[in-house]
Amino acid sequence: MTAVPLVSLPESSDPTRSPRADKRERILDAAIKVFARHGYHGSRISDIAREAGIAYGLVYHYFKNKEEILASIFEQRWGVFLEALEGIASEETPAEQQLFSVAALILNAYRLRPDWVKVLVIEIQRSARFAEPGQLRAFGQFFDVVGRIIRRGQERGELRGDLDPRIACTAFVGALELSITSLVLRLVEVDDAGSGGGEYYENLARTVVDIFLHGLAAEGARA
Amino acid sequence: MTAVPLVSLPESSDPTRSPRADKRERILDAAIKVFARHGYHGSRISDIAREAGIAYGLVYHYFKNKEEILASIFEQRWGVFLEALEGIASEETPAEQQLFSVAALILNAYRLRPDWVKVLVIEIQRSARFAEPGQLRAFGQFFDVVGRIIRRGQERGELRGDLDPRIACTAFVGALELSITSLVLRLVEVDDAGSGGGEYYENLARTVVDIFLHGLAAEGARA
Amino acid sequence: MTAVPLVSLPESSDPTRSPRADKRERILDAAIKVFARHGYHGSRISDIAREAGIAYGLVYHYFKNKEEILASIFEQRWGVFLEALEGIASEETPAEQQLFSVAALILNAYRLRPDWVKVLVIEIQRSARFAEPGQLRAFGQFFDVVGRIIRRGQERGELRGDLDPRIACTAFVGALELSITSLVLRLVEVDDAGSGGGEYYENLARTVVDIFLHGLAAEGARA
Amino acid sequence: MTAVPLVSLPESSDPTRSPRADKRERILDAAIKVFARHGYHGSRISDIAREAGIAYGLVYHYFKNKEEILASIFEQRWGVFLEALEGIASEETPAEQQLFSVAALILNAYRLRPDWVKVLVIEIQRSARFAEPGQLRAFGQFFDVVGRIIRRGQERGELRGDLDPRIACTAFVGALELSITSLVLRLVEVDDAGSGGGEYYENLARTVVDIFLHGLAAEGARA
DNA sequence: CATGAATGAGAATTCATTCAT
DNA sequence: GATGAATGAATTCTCATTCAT
Repeated sequence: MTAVPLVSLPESSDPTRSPRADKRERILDAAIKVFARHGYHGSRISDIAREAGIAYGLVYHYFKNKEEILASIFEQRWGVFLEALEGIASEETPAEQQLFSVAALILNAYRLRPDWVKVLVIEIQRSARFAEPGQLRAFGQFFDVVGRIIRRGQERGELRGDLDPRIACTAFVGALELSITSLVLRLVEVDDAGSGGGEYYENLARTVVDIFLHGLAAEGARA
Repeated sequence: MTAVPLVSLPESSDPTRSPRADKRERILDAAIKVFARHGYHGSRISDIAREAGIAYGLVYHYFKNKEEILASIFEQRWGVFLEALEGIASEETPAEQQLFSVAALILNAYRLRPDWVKVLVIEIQRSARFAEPGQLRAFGQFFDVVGRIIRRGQERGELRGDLDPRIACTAFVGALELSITSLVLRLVEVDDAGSGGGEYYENLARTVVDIFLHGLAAEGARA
Repeated sequence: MTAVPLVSLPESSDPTRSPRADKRERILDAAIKVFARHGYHGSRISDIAREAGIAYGLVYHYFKNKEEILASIFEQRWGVFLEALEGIASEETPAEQQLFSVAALILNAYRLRPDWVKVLVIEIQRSARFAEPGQLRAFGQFFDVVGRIIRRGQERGELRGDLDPRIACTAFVGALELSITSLVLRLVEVDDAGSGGGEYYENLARTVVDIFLHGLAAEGARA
Repeated sequence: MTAVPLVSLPESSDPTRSPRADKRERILDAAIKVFARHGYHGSRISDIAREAGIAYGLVYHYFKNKEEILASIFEQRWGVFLEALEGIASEETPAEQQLFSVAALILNAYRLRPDWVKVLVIEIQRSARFAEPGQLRAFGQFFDVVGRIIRRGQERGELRGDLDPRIACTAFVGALELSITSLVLRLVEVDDAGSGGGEYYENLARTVVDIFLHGLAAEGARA
């Protein structure tokens, strides 16, 4: 199996950026951490500032208010993620390979930046701004891309054509999503913590894709 | 296929209960609605009271404080759900049938009481009390039960034995979960809105179980 | 000269009012005092609350925010004042008598409730709401009424017809206004403080009306 | 009638001044504008800086703090005004002529620099420093000078001696003051806006002095 | 001189919780 | 029980002032 395409997920500031953009970024990084821990409403600006190592008043030099911080997180992080996803979808590889890449992308994003994913998934959908069409459409794009992969696989005869691709899409993403959530929430024990979780995630991606493609039923059980 | 075991999900108050228990229940119902909409931290006691149609001071006759409301929600609603789940697991039916029952249980719970599920899944894990072992164990119980169904299926040779049952379990539940979330968030268009969504949910459950058991890959594609 | 019509200027709460209205009134009374002393922007909600003898949080039970307090002051106090003014204008007495009544009304209002006048005149015109047509119109009404008195006097031949009634109106009111301001600011010494200032104000009203009607020029000096 | 002595009211910087004094002046000009619009407390240093077209940090090179800006405004602007007033009072012309000159001075000051007058009259009296004897005395000087003109006119027999000169003084100034305020607030319609308001102000000064000296009462109406 | 990032005291506002009625 | 007035701690947000560049 080919190398898994990884998203580049910069956290520390890029030295080529302007100092202003850099500080903005530091605040966003801090905000993501704090929001992931306590939720948007449960987080105080002062928590974010402390996490970023700055005075809280400074936050207001860079962001109009708390809500704008959340919106900025969404715009920046989601874009990074969606771009990587589009890259996978545009490859000319079999559906199975593409789905594995998507799984790896999602799992790696969650493994490397669990806070990003938590905030993107949980907080944003509850914010007032999320009601705006722009944001919802952004989420929809995600399903569009995965749905496109599945539909193309159906057209090529690689995937069963008798199943609704939209359901297949959400089932696939949901399987990945909860797999990682349960890891994050420690509902499942991971043994190889020493390896940074990498092996477990590798196995997880393979297993989920395997189940998703070939089913959990024993050989010859297909109805 | 046998009848789907449904959880009884009472919302309006049971007339056999004491007036006190009745009022308590009304507050919990209201709190679930409000928490689901704005999150725990984003909800005010006065919002809950207004939703329940009572004065906000009265809330404190029935609950010590805001946090206790959340804890009560968890205890009551989760218990109802887990009990139904145990019922399914203890049946002596094939794994496929059991998994379909679980899917129907979860989907129906989400369909009929989406607020319950949102609060149980999103809010509780973030509350302070959730850190307490009791609550975490409760969530774990859920995975335990589904895991047990899968393991038993593997032992009986109905399900593939080469896959980690814990991963299979979370993948299965996650597939169901996001399928409904995307419905709730309107990320997916449902055509038969006229039927109250019942048909779509029926099909959804069947499709998810189908994919989960037999895979999305086209016939003969199993590696 | 007939008795001077006085405005009834209740400050202490009317016992026939509801307790709620009563408390609201107490807050408005306190706010007027504080605004008059430090200006709207220079006043803190906590100052108002302390002056009213309540916790500052309670202010927000009765008013949405600070600005609404100012608006309420305007609506209530200005109405009281304008009503008294209309009463004078509708009398069938000579212009001289009416103008004296107006002078007495304004001076008494200022003498008895200097804070009302300061806030109505100085703060309101600077508030954002004042830009709204409604408020400006309210101020305009005041000039309308006094202007009407003067015009009627001109028509009856009691007052000179060769002078712009609008200018006469503002000159008259301005004369009264600064007379009292200088008192309030202690730019002028008042001797009979013992009498509560009543005599001085009586003389002031008479003198201003005298100058305004008959001029300061010595006998026979009219050009 | 002789020429009206006008105050020279420089706004743009005097090129003979040092660059430092020039920048200081620009800040003061900006501050006056902003204070007149929103009041001292309602104005931010950054508003002043933006109005002056400089960085807000620079304000602190020229002024110790916000309050010193207000004090500087008072010292400079008030001195200019008082000097012109003294010039009028020291002339050996009839009281009527002097009063007309004073009216013209005040009206022109208001017409040309309404912001100056607003700030001098409204803000300064409320500032902490105003409580200091120096500032209060400064205001008193104004009344002293006008009072001196009136008293001299009384002594010469040009003005009635039976009226309190202090009251006459404040009434006169107040008449002028409100006449212009009502213009500024657009409470009165001015027709000749095309002429820059000059004609209206000319007429206004004449009318106010006329009323003030000869009264509004119709011929022969003096009691 | 000039700039604007950085700081943090201070004020407005919110809302959980208490309590008199 | 029921109500909503009252309290004040906690939080968001503002802005005067300082200071590194």
